[in-house]
Amino acid sequence: MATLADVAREAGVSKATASRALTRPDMVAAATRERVTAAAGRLGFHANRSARALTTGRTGMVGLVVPTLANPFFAPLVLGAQRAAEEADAHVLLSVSEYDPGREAALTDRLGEQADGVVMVAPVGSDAELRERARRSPVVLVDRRVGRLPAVVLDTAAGAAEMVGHLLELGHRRLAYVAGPPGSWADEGRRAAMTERVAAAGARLTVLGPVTPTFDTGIATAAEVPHEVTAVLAFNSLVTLGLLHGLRAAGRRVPEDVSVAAGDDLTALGATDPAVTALEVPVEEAGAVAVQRLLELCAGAAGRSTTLTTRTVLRASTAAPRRA
Amino acid sequence: MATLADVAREAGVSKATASRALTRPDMVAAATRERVTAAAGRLGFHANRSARALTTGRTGMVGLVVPTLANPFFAPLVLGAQRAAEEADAHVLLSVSEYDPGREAALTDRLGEQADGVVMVAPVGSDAELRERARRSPVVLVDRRVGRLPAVVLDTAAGAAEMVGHLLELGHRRLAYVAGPPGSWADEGRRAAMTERVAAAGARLTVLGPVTPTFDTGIATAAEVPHEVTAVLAFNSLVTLGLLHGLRAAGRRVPEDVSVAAGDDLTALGATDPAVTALEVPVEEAGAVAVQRLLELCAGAAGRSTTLTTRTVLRASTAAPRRA
DNA sequence: ATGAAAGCGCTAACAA
DNA sequence: TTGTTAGCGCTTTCAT
Repeated sequence: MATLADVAREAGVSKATASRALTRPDMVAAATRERVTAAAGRLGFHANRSARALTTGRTGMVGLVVPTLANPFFAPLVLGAQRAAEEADAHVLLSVSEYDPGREAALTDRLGEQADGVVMVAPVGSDAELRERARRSPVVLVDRRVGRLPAVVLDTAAGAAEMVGHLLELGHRRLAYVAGPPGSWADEGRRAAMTERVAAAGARLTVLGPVTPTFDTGIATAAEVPHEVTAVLAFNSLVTLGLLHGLRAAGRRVPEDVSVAAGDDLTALGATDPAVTALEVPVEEAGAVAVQRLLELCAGAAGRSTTLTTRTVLRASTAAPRRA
Repeated sequence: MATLADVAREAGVSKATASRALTRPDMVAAATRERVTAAAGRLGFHANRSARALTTGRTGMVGLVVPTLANPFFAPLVLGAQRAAEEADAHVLLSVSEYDPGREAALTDRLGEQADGVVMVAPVGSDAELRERARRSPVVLVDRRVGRLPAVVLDTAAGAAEMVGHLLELGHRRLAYVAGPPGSWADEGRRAAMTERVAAAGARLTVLGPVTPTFDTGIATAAEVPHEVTAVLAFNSLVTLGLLHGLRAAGRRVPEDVSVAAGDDLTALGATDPAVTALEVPVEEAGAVAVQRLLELCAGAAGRSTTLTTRTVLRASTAAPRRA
């Protein structure tokens, strides 16, 4: 491994100059810069991250704590985070908390030691816990808001309300919502927004669940959809898929007997039969933005939050209810 | 942040002794060790990883390159890797290559610089590429074998053959296999093993695909299952789910008209209706073992490979064919 | 069994 | 603009 000293020698300058030429090009004469860059190239030089970290106090690594990877929400999230990190020449340190607040705390601390900061997707831990973490190292929350901590939020509450609006416009009066994970911050927001919207329209919303949003709970929940309900919105695409399966098994046609819509678009919902109306949620962007915010935060910027909006994608699974 | 010097002072010993007490307890008198440990505890001391890495040349980080996270195979894989790393007080640096050999190469190099070694799940890159990577830094391959490079392999070929054996015993003579990702090493192995087994029994195997194994391609492929076929095995649980959906939509009952089995058990297949017979694949273990092997490799051990076996789980989706 | 001292590769004052 | 020098926090000879 070539070291900075090698590069400096090869270029006929001091280590300091070589360092500057490589990390702060504008502090060095153009000619020198060129000689150094050339030398570095020739030697295949890559600065030793550990050494740099030791002097600067910055590791160039961002921690990412997610509750699970078994939920399709996290694939694009992690991808976005990694891309943003790559862009900034940083690396992603991943930990899976398995929805265990204790593990989450421990892992975050472990990561915090090693990373410049951590992006947390913490749907279950307590506010106090999160505040405490944020005091120890820079933290950016995803899909959750805790006081004034910097967060990247997917406004699925507004999206869900918009979706409900669409269903109401179609003429539905009896709606159902298959609620998401018990205790989920995102779920509560959606529920509140939908309830309000439905009430304002003088219609009725039945809340089913909450259930852990998986394919099988979707199937199971299908049996609980009241017969007078003509439109169902489900927490995410997984439950929705199950719901579709279950509804059909019970002999209820979609959308003739009941309209179905999904709270996210994470499992190709455009290819099912019928194609499912869904909320398009910019999850990859959320991951990317979270990392960018975190990096800004580490660079001394003030923490700021971002709200990302969703888009309603209408497909064949929603239609006007049959006249009673 | 408390430093080693602080601990040493607090314990009334030299930095060297403090270091030894913490990292090589047996090189130090029991009493001293205790005083140091106590002092470290009191001060909440955690060795600075960068400093340690600088002196030892080991970062305590393992790279993990996966092609995607959108496939349920990778959730347990990553989880296992992370757990094993945690166990060894190491961290996981994750990169997603998106099935792009170029990106895979670039990311691996980037990781290799920073990590002590990398675990690669590289279903698509060329053998030569992988050999080249392995020369630059310790590498452990997952679910792929390249020459004598250390690898952790899931023996799904044997598993698939066993599954076929089960179907043959039930009396099926016309089988179909929905093949996995084009160019997949694992898929080719399974195909060969199954073909051999079927031929030996004098039965026939139709290969459908290969297709990218998703829910929708499963649905689409259902239409291509020949009518005389009485048993279908699909590459993974995702396609299988789609297949089930598609078969039913086409009016073919499972298992009465056609038996269905899955090449893995990564999406709760026990809760569908009917519950699906599947190969149980120890993916989490594969991730864990890969990291352990890598760490051993970094510690100077010889590279060795491991084969993990699968288990056939019989459920309601497979039955004897109806008499023609 | 312990301590003193050197040094890993880099950056950052401070001088020139 | 460039060079000199002094560490960052740790491990590790080499003495003792």
